[in-house]
Amino acid sequence: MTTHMPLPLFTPLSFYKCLSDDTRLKALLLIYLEKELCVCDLITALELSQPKVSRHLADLRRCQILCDERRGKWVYYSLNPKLPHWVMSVLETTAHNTESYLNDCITNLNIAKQNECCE
Amino acid sequence: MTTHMPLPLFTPLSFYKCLSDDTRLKALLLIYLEKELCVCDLITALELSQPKVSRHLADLRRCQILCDERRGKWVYYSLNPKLPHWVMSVLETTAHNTESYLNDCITNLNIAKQNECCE
DNA sequence: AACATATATATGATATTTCGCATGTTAATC
DNA sequence: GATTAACATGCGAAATATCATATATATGTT
Repeated sequence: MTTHMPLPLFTPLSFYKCLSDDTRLKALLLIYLEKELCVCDLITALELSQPKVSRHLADLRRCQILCDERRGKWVYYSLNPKLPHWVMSVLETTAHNTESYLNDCITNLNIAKQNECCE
Repeated sequence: MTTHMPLPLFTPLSFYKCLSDDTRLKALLLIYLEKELCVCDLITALELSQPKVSRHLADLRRCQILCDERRGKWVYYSLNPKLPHWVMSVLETTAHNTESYLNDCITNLNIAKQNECCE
């Protein structure tokens, strides 16, 4: 997936390649459910190292699925609002039907949000 | 993707790994649109070698997305009727919104069906 | 300006996928 | 029962993806 091409066009194939890794799939679904998340929340939710999370988020950014926005020390990731409708539909369907797959990381995310990370 | 495991559980991740290859994605969408296709039709539609098509179909079979059925000399592939609804929904959404991605292989498929291949 | 925190990226090692080619299997036909 | 057609699979090589570790950058704080 980590193809460092200059012009990463969005295609059905590039979209599904993004979903073909555990870290990316979970991060993307969590961001879909939460509207936006900062990197530190994702690190806690996914129980993974910072560089690993960061690299996969960069992949999702490169193929134009996610947007990033820095606010102070934190970088927030959210869905690219220009995504085709069918892509949003696929994400919605998936997010709402994979509860057991997302269970643990949602639990971790809620704990993370109590123990203030950002701010 | 070609993990030769004995018990290939169906998970969101394994599903999306199946869609992360050009050959598998196109084959799967064509089978969705046509209900069933034999291997020789897919070889023509995708303009690929027989072993390549066959191996990717085997992957899709192993992760329980496709079923195969031999009828005479030909083997027909179709969607596993036991697939979760959300998976069918994702396939439907994708198949109906990726026309330009599927354009060429649908053209090839129609030509193939005229020049009788099976039967 | 020095420092701490949050995040990104470069690099080389490792693991996983994909591929082409050769060969195996199954079923129909002669 | 030999042959052919359709399909499947084994295997090593090549391409890709992933990872951990180290380092770089950006922001806010003192």
